[in-house]
Amino acid sequence: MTDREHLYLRIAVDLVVLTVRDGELQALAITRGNEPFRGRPALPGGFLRAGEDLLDAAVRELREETGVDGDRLHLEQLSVYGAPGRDPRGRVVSVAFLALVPNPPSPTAGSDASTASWAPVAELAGTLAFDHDRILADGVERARSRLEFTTLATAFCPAEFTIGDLREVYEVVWGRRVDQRNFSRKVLGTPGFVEATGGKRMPEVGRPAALYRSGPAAALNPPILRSVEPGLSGADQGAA
Amino acid sequence: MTDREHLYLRIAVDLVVLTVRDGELQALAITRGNEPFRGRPALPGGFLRAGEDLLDAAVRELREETGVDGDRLHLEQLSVYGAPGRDPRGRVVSVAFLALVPNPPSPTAGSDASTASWAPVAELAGTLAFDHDRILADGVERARSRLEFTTLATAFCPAEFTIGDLREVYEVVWGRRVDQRNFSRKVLGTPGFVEATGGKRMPEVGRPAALYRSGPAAALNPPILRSVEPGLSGADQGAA
DNA sequence: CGACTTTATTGTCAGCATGACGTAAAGTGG
DNA sequence: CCACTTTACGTCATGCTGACAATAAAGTCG
Repeated sequence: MTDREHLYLRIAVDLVVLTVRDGELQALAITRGNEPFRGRPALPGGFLRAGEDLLDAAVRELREETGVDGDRLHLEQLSVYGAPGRDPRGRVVSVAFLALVPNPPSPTAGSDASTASWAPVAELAGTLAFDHDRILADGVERARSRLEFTTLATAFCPAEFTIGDLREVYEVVWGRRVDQRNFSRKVLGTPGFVEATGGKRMPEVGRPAALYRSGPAAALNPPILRSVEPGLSGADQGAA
Repeated sequence: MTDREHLYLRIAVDLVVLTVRDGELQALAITRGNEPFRGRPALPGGFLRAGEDLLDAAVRELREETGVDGDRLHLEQLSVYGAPGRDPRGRVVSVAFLALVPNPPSPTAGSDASTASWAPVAELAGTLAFDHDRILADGVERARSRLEFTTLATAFCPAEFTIGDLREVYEVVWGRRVDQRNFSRKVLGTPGFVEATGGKRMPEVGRPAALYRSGPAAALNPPILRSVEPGLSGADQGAA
């Protein structure tokens, strides 16, 4: 166990940034300008710098490469990907983060050329460079799971939203239809999930909806489960 | 964004190895022989090697430093810890793994001197080197959560076990009392959780208990929830 | 103004799962 | 045979869920 065996390598931070746009679940992707995978879409990300914590690096990349800023967003660590051959340029271990951001935080507003743009997850799946397809899939599954057990659906919404907006988030992220009436009962019956602002929002047509803001509760007990398909909850990396 | 900014560093793999022994939740710990933190307990672990995948490194460390071998054990990625000052010797990013192993897989049976030994989690908490207290706490919370939503409690049991054994796992890991009768109903009512072997085990005193082995089911739907205290489920690393 | 459309909100009801608790069965030791 | 211990099975009220009905509050169109 000499020091010679120890491997020095770079740490990448990759981001799965999700939002709900146009009734679809969309993710941020860049188009690669360099080899390898030139011209292919990839997740935004970059390398960890000296003296920088992982979460700080994720926040920095999010701002630099995507223009998304720190307010009203959820950012959590997703998983680590370190298979020896995952980057043709050499050994890189990547720490993936999952970010959930409100509807149009910035249509594509960044600064430099290599700016990320939104694309539906369904279109991106299967096209990404490196092992980013896997990372994206893991991020989406994590987001779906988060909606079951936490109040994080509000992270997809602007500061004020209606129950209908929140329900749309669930429907889009889960890809399942959700009953409005049962959904209202669950959300309003969970203390601290949402708080009424008192305001109303007039839709193009139909009865105005009451406005709410995000409440202090973080966990969702009892949870809101997607009825069918248990789904193994995806997070496993088991070894017999 | 020149290559100069990129940080080259070492990747450590640290292990939270949990088991149920003597009616307590216990974890494997080594005693550090070198500075820093000489003489203090720490989680077993080591550095990633060239050409080695993260999970392989975890399996290797588990075998090398603890004598625990690959069969009948659950191993999953826990989280990554990369704060700049977490290791006084220099920048080290640590990937933590959670291992759940059956009762006495090897009392302390390893090979070399720096062998790990079992200690109750309650005693270890607050005494570990580096940021290993935090890692251990995260691992314990993950294990508690796994018992709610998956069939992984069987990973703590030998090949054949009784419902009472399984219930003890829940009680010890959760630190809560679990009703035997409702627990039996839940376990036996979940298809694929356990399979009857047909055998019975004679206790010192009392009615013999039927023996079961682990079934094919992985997810637990509906889950077995620890009644009180939602508990935020601990996995969050949120940034506002 | 009144019929119609659209969406939001409140309500009903059977079925399932849960938590609390009671009781019988299968052994051992006196 | 009887106390004792532990497993195994049963009962029951309560609460949550999913399916679906009905009402309320707007705007639109004739």
